[in-house]
Amino acid sequence: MARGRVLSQAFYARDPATVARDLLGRVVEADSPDGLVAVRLVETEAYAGEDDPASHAWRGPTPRSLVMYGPPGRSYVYFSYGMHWALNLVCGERGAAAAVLLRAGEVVAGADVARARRRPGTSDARLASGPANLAASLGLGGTWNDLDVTAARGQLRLRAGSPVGDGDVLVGPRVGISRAVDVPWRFTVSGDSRVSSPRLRRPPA
DNA sequence: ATAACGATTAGCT
DNA sequence: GCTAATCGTTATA
Repeated sequence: MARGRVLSQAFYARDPATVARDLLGRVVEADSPDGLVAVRLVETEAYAGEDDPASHAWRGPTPRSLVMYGPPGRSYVYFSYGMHWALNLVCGERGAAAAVLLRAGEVVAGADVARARRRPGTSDARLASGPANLAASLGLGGTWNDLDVTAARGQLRLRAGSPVGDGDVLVGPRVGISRAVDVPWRFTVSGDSRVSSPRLRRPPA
């Protein structure tokens, strides 16, 4: 399967909602000793910087959020609820502290490796459905934070894949947060079984 | 105290 | 198949 070339830094240096929208259909690849896993993205979520009460950058730079203040095109991996890892991509201009959370996707390579990282009996459709499931399938952990995802030979990278047309994109409110819930910054590929909540609509033309 | 969550369970369609 | 409710577990502020 042709997954295309690695996305450049310019791809990420745009506002987070634009990047989140444009990431649908793209492919994230992670290299680990036990194998490569690639996931085609079907659900993403944008986080603005210090203006966004739902962002980890809301109260300014902290040891955890510092990565988001760096250049776009790097990974922001954080640990949540005592057990989960989640993967974001830093975007916007340097210092904007914006990011896109990768929420769900379809495993398109290394399904056996991904399956071995999940609970026995997990269906293929659920392998990378949900931010922590996606991160688990890719084998991510704390050491994957602050990596350059624009490096063709990097451990973690994004490939061009097949961009999704506007007719196949739905937008809706973000989920799993308690503040600024109503901002429509969650993007999904319409009709994809890996997306759960139906509270989505067509983006305004 | 709270959290950008997922697994499980219970109950319904 | 679906939704709602509950809980586990620890970094962060």
